[in-house]
Amino acid sequence: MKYSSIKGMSDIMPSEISAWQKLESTALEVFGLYGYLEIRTPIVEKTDLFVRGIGSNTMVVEKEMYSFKDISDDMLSLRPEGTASVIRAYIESGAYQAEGIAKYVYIGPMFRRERPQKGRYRQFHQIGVEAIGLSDPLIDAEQIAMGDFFFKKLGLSDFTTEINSLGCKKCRPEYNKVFGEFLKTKHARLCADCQRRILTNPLRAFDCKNPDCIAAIKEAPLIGSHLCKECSDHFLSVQKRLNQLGTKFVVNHKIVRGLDYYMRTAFEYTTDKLGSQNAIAGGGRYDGLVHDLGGPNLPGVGFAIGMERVIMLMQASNLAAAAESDMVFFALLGETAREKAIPVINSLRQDGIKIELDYDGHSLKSQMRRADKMAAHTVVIIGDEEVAKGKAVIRNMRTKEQEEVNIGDLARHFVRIEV
RNA sequence: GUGGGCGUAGUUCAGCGGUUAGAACGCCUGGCUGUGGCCCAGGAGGUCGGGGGUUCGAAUCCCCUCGCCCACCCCA
Repeated sequence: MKYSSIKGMSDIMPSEISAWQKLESTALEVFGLYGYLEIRTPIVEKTDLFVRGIGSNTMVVEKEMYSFKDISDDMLSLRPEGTASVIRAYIESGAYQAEGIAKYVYIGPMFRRERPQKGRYRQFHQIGVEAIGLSDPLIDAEQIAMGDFFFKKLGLSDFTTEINSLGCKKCRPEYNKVFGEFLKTKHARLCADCQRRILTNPLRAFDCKNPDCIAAIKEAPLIGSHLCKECSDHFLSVQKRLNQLGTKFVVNHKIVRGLDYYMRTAFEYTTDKLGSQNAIAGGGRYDGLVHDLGGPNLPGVGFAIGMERVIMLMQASNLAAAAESDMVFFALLGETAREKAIPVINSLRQDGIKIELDYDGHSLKSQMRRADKMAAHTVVIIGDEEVAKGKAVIRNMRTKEQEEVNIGDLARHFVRIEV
């Protein structure tokens, strides 16, 4: 094979496209009910936008971005996530002047140069939402509940909604210090990775699968008991609202975010059905990000859904079935029949009827086989006998009933579908 | 970036030193000269990922290389 797709970037072929379309249309529909409007931003941005937005010492920015120098010497990057672009567009368009509050939903590909594995790809797709301009915990809760509802609306049930508070600029450093001190006392018992994490991202130690580490940090202080008054109140309020909204959730103080802009509320939707990559969506609050990117000091909260992971979960739950075919097949025998049929087919298609036909003069048997394979519900047969009479045979593939009609009357025999 | 597994027909895989490399499914043709699914018969389709080596002989053993997958890391 001379050419193949780039590692970690795969084709989505027609056989699996209906699941994607279902996912996208359900998202736009459900999030639309909550007031989210679709936004489309470029896939490429100035590298600096992501460095500022995501944080210069995050793994994503340090190692995973596809960056290149444009001819004009600008450093550009393929977007590794969607929030920074959306906030940039919000600021650049001046949308905050008109409304202040804005809710956006976006769908599209993201790029991270990681080592691919199940549920993790170099080009992957996210559906994301951002609510900008609201600091009331009600919006956190509403968004978490919306995501939960969205997955249920898709028909999924094998997932858990988990929430946490990461604290703020005031209390998180204090907690990190306490937790860091704790880890140092256990230093000798920790694996090499966790010893490194003490310096880089201590909270990651909670994710470690090493049994010794799990035992060592069993008694570790949790962020929940170290939040400042404001953060604690906010978190409790989020939980109260979630209960009010009837959304089941689990508090998990071990949820960590990989991007620097998150503070206070963090949440994930997780599943145990997808192997190692267990989060199908994740997000949180990012007060301060809009300001950091050059806009007014407005709060925000958002989350992103990993589409490939959701599709896999849909497949595992038998929710990714192909759409029913509403195709009509034209079996044409001989050149005269074809001459006669071409304008008729054209006009029927323009009336909204899906039609496939035989282009290469195969035998009727072979055309019937093809019609069956594409699950045509009706086959229109036009051969020499029919042409001579100006008629066509209409065969119902399910009942096997056939009738003969005038070619000019074909349109009347098909249900009119909206064009 | 680190580790492990695997690359044989369109697909999933068997063969793991010895004649012309197999199966299932899929595809094509015919049985049914103008009627699909089921059945039956036949057919097409493979530089055994690539390169080098060992051997009388390599898909099979060794080395290198490329690719895919899974896990770590990290994350959606």
